Amino acid sequence: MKVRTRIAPSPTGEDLHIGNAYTALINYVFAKKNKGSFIIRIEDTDRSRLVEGSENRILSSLKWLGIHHDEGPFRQSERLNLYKRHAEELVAKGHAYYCVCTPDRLNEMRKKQEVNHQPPMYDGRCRELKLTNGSTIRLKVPKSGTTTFHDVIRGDIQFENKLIDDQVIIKSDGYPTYHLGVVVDDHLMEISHIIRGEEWISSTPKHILLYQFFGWTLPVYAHMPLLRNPDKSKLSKRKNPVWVSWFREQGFLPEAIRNYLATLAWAHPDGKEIFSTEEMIRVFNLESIQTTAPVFDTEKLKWMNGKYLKEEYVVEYYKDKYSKEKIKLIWPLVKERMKLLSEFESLAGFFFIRPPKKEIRKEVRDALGSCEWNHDVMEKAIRSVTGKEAKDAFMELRVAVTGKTVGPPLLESLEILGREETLARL
RNA sequence: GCCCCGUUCGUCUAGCGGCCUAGGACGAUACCUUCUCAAGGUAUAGAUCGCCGGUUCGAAUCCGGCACGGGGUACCA
Repeated sequence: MKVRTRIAPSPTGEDLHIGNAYTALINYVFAKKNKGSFIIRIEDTDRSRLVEGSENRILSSLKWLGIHHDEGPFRQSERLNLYKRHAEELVAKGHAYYCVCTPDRLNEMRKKQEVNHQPPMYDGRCRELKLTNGSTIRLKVPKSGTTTFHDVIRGDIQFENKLIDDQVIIKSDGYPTYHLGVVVDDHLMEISHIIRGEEWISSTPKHILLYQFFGWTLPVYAHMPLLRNPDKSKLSKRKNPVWVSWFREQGFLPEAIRNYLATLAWAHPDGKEIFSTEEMIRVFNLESIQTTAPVFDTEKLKWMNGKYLKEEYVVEYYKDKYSKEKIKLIWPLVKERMKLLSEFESLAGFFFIRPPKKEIRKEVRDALGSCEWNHDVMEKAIRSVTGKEAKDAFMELRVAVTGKTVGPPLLESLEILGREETLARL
């Protein structure tokens, strides 16, 4: 069997959610590991929540992340008649039915159920009516028995049918709901492995039922743990940065993000922390994914990002602001302590901030100008100007020059940039 | 409420019945190095493996119950 995986984002947010990037990575890696294909499908069936430009941003973020698809993007909104036809087939087979209940009636029904402490479920008013038309189509879920499925990373999971609602599968606007959409598309696109977030576990029995009603063979299921906020709730934009574009703007690198994501709920068999996606593909296996939902730790991502920073990235990031030559000169001074691309300027502040005290600068320059450069001379010069011991003098000079308490060492800059260049900057 | 999933240092994790007086990483702290800040090096603190029972000669590892956390319960995905 050919391995085919997919990611199916909804264009209902600003951008690609980091949690989606996470499942995308796993789907991608698993497909590559098995010489299969990774497909992208846009699930744009909720017309009311559609966000303008979202799809494009999701696609470009995925591309930026280096998670490339082999097929797609397919759009569900372009395949409407497919879902309709399949839903009607289900009605004909007696596994689905038309429903004419209005949203108002449904709301009232639920309110009543709540006061009576009953589970909020469709009461089945249209279930046995055998209508030949209606505003929606509902799945006719068996009233007894159980539906079981096997999850590669969690084992067997069982649900009682009587607790599964008669889910709407075609909405009144003619669009399918998620449940019909995924099943029809995953089957037609021959998706072999469905790797998605654990938020879908409880709707999986509905999907299993659908596969059975259609007479299709089941895909393999694997439900990934959800990424969490530090307070352990599901990772959300309210409490954390979640859009991939944010990470990009902050100066995080795609390979660092992929590496970090890889270490969540999965560990390199050799215990490595830093490894490439290519290497991950080599040693990955789905079964070893952890079931516990990890907290997303931006601090650790930052540390990892520092490991991946390279000169050419900085040049590229600041190409509209500073010349390549200038960045190449400064890079050696800041590379050790830099973790994010966006930190470059503040760390190299010495070179970008105009010194506040002109008198001191001039005096130091005069003193320095008369002799050869070296450590001792530097100290002496500073001492002669400030009248302080070397350590304090350096400190003072640094503060005088930069106006702040951070910055690269002055001497280093002299050695690297040379006297003329440094004097020019002073 | 009901259903489902989960529970090893603050965080990410290793661990698949004896090698565990539980290992690594991030973060924290201290010291060394040092021209500042970092980086690097070396240490230190931090987990009675959620709790209670059971199986076993032996349990973080297997089983049951409970507690706690999370997810779901829509004509949202």
